[in-house]
Amino acid sequence: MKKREVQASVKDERLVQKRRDQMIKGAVTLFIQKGFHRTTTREIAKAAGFSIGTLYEYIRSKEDVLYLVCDSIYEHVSERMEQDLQKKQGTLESLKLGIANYFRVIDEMQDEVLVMYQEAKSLTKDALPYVLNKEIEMAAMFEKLIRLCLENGELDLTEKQIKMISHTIIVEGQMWSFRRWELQKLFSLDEYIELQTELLFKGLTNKA
Amino acid sequence: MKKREVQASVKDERLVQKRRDQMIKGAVTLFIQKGFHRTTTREIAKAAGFSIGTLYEYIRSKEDVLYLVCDSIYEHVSERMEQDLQKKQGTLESLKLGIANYFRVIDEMQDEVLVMYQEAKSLTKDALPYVLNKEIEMAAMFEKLIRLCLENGELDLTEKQIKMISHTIIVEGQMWSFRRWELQKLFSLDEYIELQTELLFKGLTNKA
Amino acid sequence: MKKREVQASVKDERLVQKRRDQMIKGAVTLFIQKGFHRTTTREIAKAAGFSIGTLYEYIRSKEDVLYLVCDSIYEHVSERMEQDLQKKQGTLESLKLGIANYFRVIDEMQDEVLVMYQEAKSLTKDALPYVLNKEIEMAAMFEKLIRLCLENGELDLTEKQIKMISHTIIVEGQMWSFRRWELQKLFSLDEYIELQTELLFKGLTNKA
Amino acid sequence: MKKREVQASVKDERLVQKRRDQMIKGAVTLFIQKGFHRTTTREIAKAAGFSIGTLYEYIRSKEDVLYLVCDSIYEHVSERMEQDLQKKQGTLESLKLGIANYFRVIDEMQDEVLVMYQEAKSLTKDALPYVLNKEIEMAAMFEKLIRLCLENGELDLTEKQIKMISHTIIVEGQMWSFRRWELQKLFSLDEYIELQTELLFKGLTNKA
DNA sequence: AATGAATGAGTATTCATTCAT
DNA sequence: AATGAATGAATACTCATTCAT
Repeated sequence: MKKREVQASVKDERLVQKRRDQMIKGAVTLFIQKGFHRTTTREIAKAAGFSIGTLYEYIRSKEDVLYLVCDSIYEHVSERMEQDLQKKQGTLESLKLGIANYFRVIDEMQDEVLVMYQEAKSLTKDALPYVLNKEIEMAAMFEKLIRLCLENGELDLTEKQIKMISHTIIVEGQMWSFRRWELQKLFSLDEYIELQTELLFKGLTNKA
Repeated sequence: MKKREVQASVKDERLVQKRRDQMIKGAVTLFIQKGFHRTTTREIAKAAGFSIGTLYEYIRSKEDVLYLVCDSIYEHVSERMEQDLQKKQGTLESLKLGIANYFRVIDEMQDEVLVMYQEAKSLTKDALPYVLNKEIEMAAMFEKLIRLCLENGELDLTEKQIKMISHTIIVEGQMWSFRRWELQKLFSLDEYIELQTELLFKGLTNKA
Repeated sequence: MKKREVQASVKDERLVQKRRDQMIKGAVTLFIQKGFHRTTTREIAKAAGFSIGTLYEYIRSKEDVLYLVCDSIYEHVSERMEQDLQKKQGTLESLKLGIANYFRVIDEMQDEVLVMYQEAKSLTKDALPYVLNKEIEMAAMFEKLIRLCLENGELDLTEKQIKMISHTIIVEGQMWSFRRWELQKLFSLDEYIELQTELLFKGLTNKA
Repeated sequence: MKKREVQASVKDERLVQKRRDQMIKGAVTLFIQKGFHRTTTREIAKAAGFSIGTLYEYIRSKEDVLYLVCDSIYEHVSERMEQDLQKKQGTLESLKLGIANYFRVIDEMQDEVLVMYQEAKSLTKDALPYVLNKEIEMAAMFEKLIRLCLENGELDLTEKQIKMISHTIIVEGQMWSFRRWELQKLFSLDEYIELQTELLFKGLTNKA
């Protein structure tokens, strides 16, 4: 799926990228603090370090900022994940490592993940599919890892089970961010990784 | 934790309850359609069947409506769950049933769950704890079920594992709602229940 | 052609009429001073004697004010004219009187006529036809007077001549307003009426 | 009355003239389409074929563009008229020809005339007199023609009548443009010229 | 002489909330 | 207890103008 283009009045592509990076950085902080709706475009401009007029040289509407923010977060997360998933070996150990790495990425970007999580619904009908697609792509990364284990005979799963598990892993990572108010009181990140991995691999009833 | 009181100008408690029920019913529909921020108080009043002036006889601010809505949704969900959890027997079978029932409740109220999920962050600092507490209470229900199994020797888990699992169950229910755009394309509700339960109980590697 | 409805949020028709009258009165003054585009909605509200919020209870957009103003001006002008044209006798004398009266109405409302003249183009494509139609109706009033003279044998004109003349009379009235910067330096109103009437009836070459 | 100077930063007079011609050409088209207020300086620059920065090298403010446009339109109209009025013979026939020619010029430039008509009021207090003066000059052309007829004894008119008639002729030309929505449905240009000339010369009551 | 990125004052419109009736 | 007219702070977005390159 091709990226959704956000129109800019300024021609210089380099500059557009630079300004948008400033904008995204400022906006994430604000969205974390007060949410998308309660953040004003003037605040975004100020946080980005330029004037309201300049802001609108690089976007068409406030909602574009949200899209840019969401897109950038996925970009970072999946970039980080892809690095880790390079060494695809099709062993259970490497799958566990993939999960642990994903959970650690989420932990590092928990503010950003939370924003995306809570504000994605404010995207226009227009932009939503692009963002949902990113979610699917991320689940697909784990699908790949799991399939490699199948090929190696390390796991035995149906198609549906594969889908189910990869989505579940994705959500178990995200919940570390969106239920942080409780989970991070109960567990350290390492504990959380340990416990979730164990549960996932052995299940409730296979503790022996 | 005691319920947060929402102040009303009107004294007649019966009437207050009646009007608020109308209000909540109208508001949920609107919040589902357009989200909290994009719904106006006028629309809420109209959907509730009375005037904007009357609306403010029963609440202090727009945010009160959101609180009332969230509170009511939790009320319904936990009410429904408690019914099912009456017959606490401490068997694995009854735990599975509890999970299945919880997933079914979520399915029935998926719109409402989604609203709560996406809008809870718009609650004031003031109201948020009451809502988060509800989440904890819900996890606690599963904690209880699990502990009964421990007592009966049907399960062998640490304290941390118990917490972990109950939170995970809660989230796996919610994800049926907030990832519906993909999950409900892939699975029927029964399949989803079946697959999640199997995964939870046996784990990935215990398929024999 | 039915009047174009301007939507109001307020139900009480009496009140709507009253507030709109205030609004129109204030707006005309402002439009005369600075034109439609340079007048702000806040200024209109202030001139009308209420708040910006209240203004928008009675209109949907700034352009509605312009439409209301134009409509009201035509209303007044044609009302005044119709009174005078009641005594249709089909004599040249009564036609002259009709013209004189029309010119006098324009003179009394010259500010308003000027506004309509200069700002009508700012009406939306939506509203324009209603306003142009008013112009046609006004020309039609003179057409009627002229036709009465034909019936009485006081005049002998083709269809096209009738159309031509009635439009010309309308414009000769309006020009008293929109060329006032020169005409009202050169002539008194009475002179203007006298001269235009003479020119119209006798022509250039029939001065004997 | 001396022309109002529009300041340019660029010194080369040739270039100034060239750039302004581009600018005027682009602006007229835009003003016709959307009016002065709804046209942005960026659009004008683009239509002229250069950048917004360059635009401001040749004018001081947006309103300068309007002045330049109005000035240029008058320039063209009066240039065209003067050509025709060279052969001043002081006969009724030549007066009729002058009128016909004027009407034809208006017809050819009806878009431009309309713009001037509707937007002149947006000129600053500063520029308005220069434009109104142009109107007076144009009336003066007909005054001259009429006076020649007086001198030849072809007409017998008072000073006031002369003024009156020349203004009326000017307006009757303009109305072909600003009432085109109705007049050009009713008449061809030739018919319009024929009918207006006849009316002007013979009057209503001298049809025999 | 030409460019176009940056600026920020300005503006239409919305909407939560109040309060007189 | 109910109404709905009135309020005005708040806000997204525009656009004429400037100025460094």
